[in-house]
Amino acid sequence: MNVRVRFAPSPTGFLHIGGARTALFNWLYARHTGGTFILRIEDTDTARNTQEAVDVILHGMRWLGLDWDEGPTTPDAKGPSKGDYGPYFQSQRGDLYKKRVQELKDKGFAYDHEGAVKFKMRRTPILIPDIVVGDVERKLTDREEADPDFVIVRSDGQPVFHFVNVVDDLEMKVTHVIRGEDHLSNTSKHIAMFQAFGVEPPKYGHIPLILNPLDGSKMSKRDKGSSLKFYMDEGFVPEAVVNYLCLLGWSPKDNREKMPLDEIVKLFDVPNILRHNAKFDLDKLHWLDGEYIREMAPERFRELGIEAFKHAKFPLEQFPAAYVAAAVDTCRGKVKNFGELPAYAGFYFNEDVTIDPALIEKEFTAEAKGRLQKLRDAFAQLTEFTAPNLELTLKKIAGELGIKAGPLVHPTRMACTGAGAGPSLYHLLEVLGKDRVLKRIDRVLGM
RNA sequence: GACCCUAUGGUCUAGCGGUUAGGACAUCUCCCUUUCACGGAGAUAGCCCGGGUUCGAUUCCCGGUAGGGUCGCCA
Repeated sequence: MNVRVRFAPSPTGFLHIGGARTALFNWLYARHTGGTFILRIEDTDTARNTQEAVDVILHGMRWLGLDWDEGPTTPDAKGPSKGDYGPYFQSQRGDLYKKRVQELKDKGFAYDHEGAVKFKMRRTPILIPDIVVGDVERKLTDREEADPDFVIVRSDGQPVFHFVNVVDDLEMKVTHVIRGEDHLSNTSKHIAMFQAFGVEPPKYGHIPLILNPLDGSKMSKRDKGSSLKFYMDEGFVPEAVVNYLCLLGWSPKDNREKMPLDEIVKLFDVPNILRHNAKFDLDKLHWLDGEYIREMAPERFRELGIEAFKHAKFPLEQFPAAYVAAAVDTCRGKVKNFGELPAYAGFYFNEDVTIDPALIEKEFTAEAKGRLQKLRDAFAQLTEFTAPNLELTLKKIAGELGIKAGPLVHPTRMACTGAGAGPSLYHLLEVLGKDRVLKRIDRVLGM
């Protein structure tokens, strides 16, 4: 059987991190089985659906690297798409739904009620053969017991989610529905409708939810990090986010954490998806992100680093390209996340280094200033302002003063960067260049 | 209220009847080092509770408890 799976988000203007993981698991399963991955836009709520909102989804998917075999190619609902089962926007499938509603009515499974159309739901328990959770027997709740039927077409003529979702899965020949566990209870409705249509339902697999780490409830729009945009803006590497998401609810079972996607595609399968919810651990993502950044090709690091500074509104265009590149290069292997970069190395592009007054008191005592003056004069003598020369000079001065390098290194770093930590001092000095370095040292000496 | 899912350190997980309960993140200590980061060595910390089944339960069954989800003319 050729596997056909889909991701069917609603364009609300943001892509939920849990939705991204659902998309990822569907994509993994499609790639693992050599099947087809469909992207379908569930834009039945016309009021809040815009092209921008659709674009957020398409961007997010592309950023994650989740390519779809069928679905829209532009955010325009009436625009082009790929695949033989379109349109892939529900807003364009109205006629189809009308036909299907009529079919249910003809078969006696649907009826008009106060201007709406309701589905005649089975009153007996429904077996959901879930490929992740196992067999689930869903009984009616007390409220459903009172009125088991549910609306499939609103009184304004718009069909509702449960109905269009089923019709589309049916029409698009979806074989496996992998979705969040929040849908498990509703699956009985969907199965009942498939049965009403006289069609075998797809196989369902309900994956655990991603919980917010604070109170352990379902990640909601308000929670920090619930939107994929957060990770895009904060400068996370997409491969790291994808890798982390894979580890939330799935495991290679051999203690590996960081692993290439193609390896995951090979190992991933629905039966070994975990069944319990997981809290999102931003610290671990940070760590993974750092791993990816550290092993990144130098050119890519430079490119993403420059992007991060630009994102933070640093006027990079005012500096020579070679200077910018050299500055970013000194940060390789130092940060776990590109979002940290502007704070970490902003001193390269900020001529007025701000130093905490309390630290000035502490670091720049009269004694320290005397030493720094000596070092400054030695630096001024240098004709080749290079890292090795700078190191040699600093150590020489330290020797003459009868002290270790540390007491000289710290004030120098503080004077030039305003921070107690940062890139390698000697390399950072070389990049800043003699003029800047002397100017910055002079500045604190005059304080 | 009803229905459904779940339960290994703070977090993500390995385990599938007999293990000194393994790994990772985080935390702490030490080493390396121009700072930080990396790397290396170590430490703290876990099988929700109660019954069964069994020679033996973290593992299987039942009950409880706890957490999560669902019962919309939202998706």
